[in-house]
Amino acid sequence: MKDTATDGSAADGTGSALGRRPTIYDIADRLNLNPSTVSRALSKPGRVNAATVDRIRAVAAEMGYRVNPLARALPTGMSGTFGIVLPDITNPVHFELIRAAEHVARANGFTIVISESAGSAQNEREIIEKLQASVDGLLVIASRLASEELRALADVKPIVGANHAAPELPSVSPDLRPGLEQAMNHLHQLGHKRVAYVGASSVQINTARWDILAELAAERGMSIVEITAAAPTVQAGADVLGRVRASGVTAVFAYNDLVAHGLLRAARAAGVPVPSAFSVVGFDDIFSAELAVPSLTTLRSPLGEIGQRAMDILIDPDANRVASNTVLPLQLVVRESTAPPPAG
Amino acid sequence: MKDTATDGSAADGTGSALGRRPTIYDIADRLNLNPSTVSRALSKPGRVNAATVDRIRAVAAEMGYRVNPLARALPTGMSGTFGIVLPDITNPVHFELIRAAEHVARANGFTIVISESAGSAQNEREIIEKLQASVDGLLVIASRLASEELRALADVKPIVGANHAAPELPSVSPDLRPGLEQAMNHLHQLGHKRVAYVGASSVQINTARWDILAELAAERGMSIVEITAAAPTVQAGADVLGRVRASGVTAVFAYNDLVAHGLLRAARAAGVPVPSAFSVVGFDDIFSAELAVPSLTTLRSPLGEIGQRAMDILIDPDANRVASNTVLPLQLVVRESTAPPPAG
DNA sequence: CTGTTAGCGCTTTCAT
DNA sequence: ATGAAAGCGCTAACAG
Repeated sequence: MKDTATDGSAADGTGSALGRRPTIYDIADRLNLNPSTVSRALSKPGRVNAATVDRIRAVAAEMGYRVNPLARALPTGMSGTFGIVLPDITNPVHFELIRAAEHVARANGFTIVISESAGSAQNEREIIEKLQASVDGLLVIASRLASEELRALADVKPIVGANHAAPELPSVSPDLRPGLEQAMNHLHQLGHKRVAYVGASSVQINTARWDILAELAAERGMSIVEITAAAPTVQAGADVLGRVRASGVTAVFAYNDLVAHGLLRAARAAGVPVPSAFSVVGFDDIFSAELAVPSLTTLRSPLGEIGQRAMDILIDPDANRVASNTVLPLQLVVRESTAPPPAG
Repeated sequence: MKDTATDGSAADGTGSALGRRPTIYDIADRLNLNPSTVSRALSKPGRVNAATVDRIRAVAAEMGYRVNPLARALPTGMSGTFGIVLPDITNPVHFELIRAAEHVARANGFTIVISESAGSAQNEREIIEKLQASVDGLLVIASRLASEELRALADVKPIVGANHAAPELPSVSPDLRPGLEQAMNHLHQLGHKRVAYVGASSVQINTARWDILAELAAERGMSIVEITAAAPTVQAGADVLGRVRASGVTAVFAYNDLVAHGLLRAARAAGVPVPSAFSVVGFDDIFSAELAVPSLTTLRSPLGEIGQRAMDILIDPDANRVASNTVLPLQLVVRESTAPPPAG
């Protein structure tokens, strides 16, 4: 039972058209080399005769060879893929972040897989566990999981948190306090005394914002109330206008620009003038913030840089070793949605 | 030291805590079974004694076993993953589409990997070729590649086109002509005679729109000119205001809502009133279309349904066999950015 | 520098 | 219904 070749190159000729993706065996056969030589030549040249490498490369190109990442991942345990887990892929807040992360990843030869948790902790857990088998690490955005749980999961494959502080693991997030301080000062200087925070859920990032805002308000002798929107969406923001008006506040911090947009839209529909009736400060500075009327005063978040830095950490094992919690500055962008409180 | 434990019960005993993900071998060992039996029990029960299946399931759960998708993919050639390739992940136009596709995929137990081509045909080609090794099929959105080339690539793994017609392969896209006809009629009825189309590049979808618009205009005795924006972005739309004004048209079709937004913003900045100076019709109805002032009249694209149907085709080999080019209706949403032309 | 030999974790004939 | 053995495509010692 001597049949040369693993499966016999096609018929006669050079064995060009095999009806499947060529493998390193096909290249090896063609050159009368051992597959392992081909493997080395292709992945770590330098450990192979230069001339041989050239011949192998040539044939590989000619046959249209492409390494099978799955097959490579099995023995090495490295897939060349990173996962991004986030609550909602349609939230514009994450676009810049994802794209920046994706860029860095691709520039380093990695692929990105994205999965949406729909904002459920249970989903998030399952996604992470499933993904861990096929990725080299995970970027978790705005996690719903407790920091300790993430840490435990990170024993399997590295995890870095993005856009939310995760004390127990490496993370990159905005520096909340100074940013919120700018915003609070802005409102204070305009003369506001009674403000509201329209939060969006009870996730870590939300309570962190509230805690800081409450402190800052107290320091300035301002009152602050929390009003909870059902979700971090335009609609949920619009739905909460009634409660904002009822509270009698003259300014509101919105959980993010989407919520702020909702508020603006509802106010406009109701004939309530912003900012003369009340001021609105958003969060993130998504692309549509300056499109709104009035355009949105908002805390710009360095989303792109967050994504980039987070991916850097994931890629570089050294940086990764340090459980560093990088924080990046927020910047207050003053536009039209804030003004002095109504005279009354 | 008997702590029941949820995951891999610690301590000694049954040899639970191996320092790695458990494999089917570990389960088999524990039960004195053959790995192949475990494999069958887990993937295709029914071919295994029900009681045995239960025992295996129990132990698997107890050990925290999760199948390794990579290892499974190697012998089967099926990875349980679909790829989505698109020009720009930050373009809101694609959010709904991606999310819907992602939903369908996950509901069927598949994972999605997303890769950005940055709008370059070369990148797109490379990404597709690379991805094909590790996915079961590809969803290509707004491709820059010629339809024939895509067809050739589809020999390796199924490809379906989304949001752009691809005559040579299955695709799901909006039904351009009736949609544009609604929009053109709207403008015609308002009294417009001279319109412009602000296109964004020379991709298939752009020229398709132009061709139809040109026809429709001619049929109605209207004049139409094409003005090309540098990219399908807000900025590029803003940059083109001068040329729109110079052309003397009273209404413009924008390539998409982003471009329309740019036009609106630039007009506002320049003190040119819309819609009294000229009307604007967008395309897609992205979430910010109704946030703008004036809110945008636009052709709503059934993005979610496109994503869903496209993924359905990818998942179902039967539907896939038919090289069906599904088209879905567009819907004109009339808002504030269109009005009768200026009296002059 | 290159060939040999295992083996990654799982599926899949082929036996039994 | 279960076991035995081979193999997916690639890498990784370990020889030579």
